[in-house]
This record gives sequence, structure tokens and C-alpha cells, in this order.
Amino acid sequence: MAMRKRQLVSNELTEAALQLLALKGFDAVTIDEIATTAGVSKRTFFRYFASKEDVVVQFLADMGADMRAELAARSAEERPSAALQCAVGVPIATCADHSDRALRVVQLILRTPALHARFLERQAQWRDDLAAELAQRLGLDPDSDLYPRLAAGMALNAFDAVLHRWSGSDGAEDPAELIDRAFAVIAPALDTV
Amino acid sequence: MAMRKRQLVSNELTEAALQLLALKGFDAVTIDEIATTAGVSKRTFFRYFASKEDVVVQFLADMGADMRAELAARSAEERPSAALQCAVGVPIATCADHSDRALRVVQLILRTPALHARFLERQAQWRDDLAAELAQRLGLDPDSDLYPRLAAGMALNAFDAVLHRWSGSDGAEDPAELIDRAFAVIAPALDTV
DNA sequence: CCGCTCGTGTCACTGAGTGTCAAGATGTCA
DNA sequence: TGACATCTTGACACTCAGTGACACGAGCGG
Repeated sequence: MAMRKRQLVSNELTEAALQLLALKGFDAVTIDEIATTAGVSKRTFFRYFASKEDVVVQFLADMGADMRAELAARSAEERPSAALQCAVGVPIATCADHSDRALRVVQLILRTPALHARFLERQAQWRDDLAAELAQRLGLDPDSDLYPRLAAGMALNAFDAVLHRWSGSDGAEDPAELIDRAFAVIAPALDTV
Repeated sequence: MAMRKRQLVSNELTEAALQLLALKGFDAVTIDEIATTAGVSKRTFFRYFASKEDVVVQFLADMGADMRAELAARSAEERPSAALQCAVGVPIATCADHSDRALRVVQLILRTPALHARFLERQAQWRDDLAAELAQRLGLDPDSDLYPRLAAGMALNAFDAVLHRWSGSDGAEDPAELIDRAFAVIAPALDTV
């Protein structure tokens, strides 16, 4: 029950935050405002999120874990480019599924420098995770071999480019097709083993 | 004279900031402290820098312009991988030259989440710059072709990986050799035109 | 000498983020 | 059911980042 309540308040805060931020812009919304809208105090907000940026970025937090899980689930015989494309494809598909909500969040992030910065930092953690998974998968030493980190970086780079185009076209372009085109460019470097 | 004085105060602030931040850690230093050490008021600090992060990141601001300039100066016949490696090599060489100061700054950035986030955001601007230059160089349309953005991203990715290794080894590893190895990995994707 | 501009310091203010404590809700066990 | 322990929350006070307003003094042209 305690956990359920926590989840409930957390959702309430996220909901209020996304609503207000998308409506009025990042800087024009105070944390007091978000907390009051969600029916809690400012102090409680900070018991759930570390900062205003965190509410938004946390909303996408699962993406990293999802990608790593998908990569780990892929057959070891599969070429790295194919496995990585599937891994990156998971969060992209999630976005495409909830295109109404996800598009607004992505546009908010890409348009707000403070959010973009935090988002990139989060991605750096995903990259390290993917690199570790990739190194294990290929039996490489991540401390001496540059390939895992570079490969993971390239995949997330493609991910970023797709998000950027998707957001810039207001969801008009097809994410799946963009992913295909992006990986067609980077695959030659991913599969040279 | 006015510009010289501005530069003088700016240098004083940068000096004081880097000194204090490296010594006590990012969060343990207040802006009041930095300003007082430099002999000015807190208000004046904000007339030179937008935030505490900015003092550090601004210190590396020229890197972006340097890279783009180097890329623009390279012969158009040169393969993209070679041209990009030279472009990225410029700031790396600058780091290696001032290894005492540069190493401390890089380690501070990579170790401090708030700084790392701002640094990545800055890099995103560099990437867009490089992509634009690359698109012009190759006669591609940056709005329809994914290659320029992905190629620039891969190059900066390599740049990042090198900085990470260089910082992690306390400057023991040779940046030039690391760049060579990183570009050996990504070159197959850069040169498939 | 007068007025102009520009850079700076002082002051006051909003908002982010944190520590502390008391009170209430909840969960457990007898 | 009742007593006790735990956890969550709100209220308050505080530090510090960042901004706006204004007044002061230095340098400069008339």
C-alpha cells in the first residue's frame, strides 16, 4: 500500500508538471505551482524529484533500461548493427505508440536548453550501459577496447537524430523508417569485426 | 581600452573559478566566493557569465569554432574521415599542449554532473555546426539527408571517448594515438559515399 | 565645466533546493 | 481493539543562484 501511494503521488506530480510546462514553458512555471496543482507541498515535490528538470527526464527514464534489456535479449549471433537497431527501436516504438503525449514531451525537452542538457546527461548513462552490455556480448574488455563505447554512442546518436527529425516534423515523419535510414549510415562501422 | 579591461576581469574570474572549483569541488564553492576572490561583486560575475557552469564550459568555448574552422580549411577532396579526424584533432592537440591546466578542467567536468550536462549541450551545438559545414562541403541538404548530422555526431563521439580515456588515465595515454584508434572504428561509416 | 555613457556596487527580490521538527497516517503485533 | 513503531507529510527557516532597479564614479566629447 505504501508503495502504491507513492506511485500515485508521483504520477500526480508528473501529470501536473507536464501539463503546466507544456502549456506555459519551462521557466514560467514554479515548483510551488506544480506541487500545489498536484495537491502537495513544495517540500514533498523534492521528496519525489531532485529538480524541475528531473520530473520531465524521469518520465523517459525507463527507456535506458528497456534498451539494455532488448539488447541483452537478442541472439549473440545477430550482427551488432541489427541488435542495436532493435534496442534503440524499443523506445522509439514506445514514442510512436503514445505519439500525443510523447511528442509534446520530446519537443519540450529539445526546445528547452536546461532540459536538453539533462537529457543528454541521462543518455550518457544509457550509453555506458549499452557499452557494457555490448562488451559482454562480444567478449571485449571495455577498458581497453574503444569499440563498445563508440558503437553504443553511434546507436544513441542515431536515436537522437531520429527524435530530432520526428519532433521537428511534428510527428509527421515515420520514426521506424528514419531509424532504418540512420542505421544504414552507421552500420558499416558497427559490423566491422 | 574598454575591451581590454573586460578581458582582464573575465580572465581574473575564470582563474579564480577554476582554482577554487578544482580545489573544493563544484558544489562547495559559491559564486560570491569566486567573485570576491577575483575582487569584484557577485553582480559583476553575472555580467560576465550566465552561471557557475558557464565559467568552466566557456573556458572550452573556442573548441567548437576551432573544429569548424579546421574542417572548412581542409581540401574538399579529402575523405570525410580524414577531414573530421583533423578537425577533432585540433582541440585534442590544444588539450595535450596545456595538459596541466586542461586535464584538471576536463576531469572536473566529467566528474561533476551539472558541468557534464552543460558540456554535452555545448557539444550538441558543435555537432550542428560541424554538420552544417559537412553538408556544405559535400553538397548535401542537411534537412533531408541524415549523413551530416550522424557523421558529425560520430566524430564528436570519438572526441568524447578520447577525453574520457585521457582523463581516466590522468593524462597517461596519448590522445593522438587514441584518436587514431577511435577513427579507425568509425571511418567505415564516414567514408561510404 | 557640463553632460554623456559605460561599468560597477548595493540593495531588494523571486525561486530552487535543503535541514529540521512536529503531527498525522499507516502498519504490526499482542 | 489498543499500544507502539515507522513512514510520510507540511510548515518553517535558511542558503544560494540569478535578476531587476538604481545610484555612484570614471572616462570622454563638446
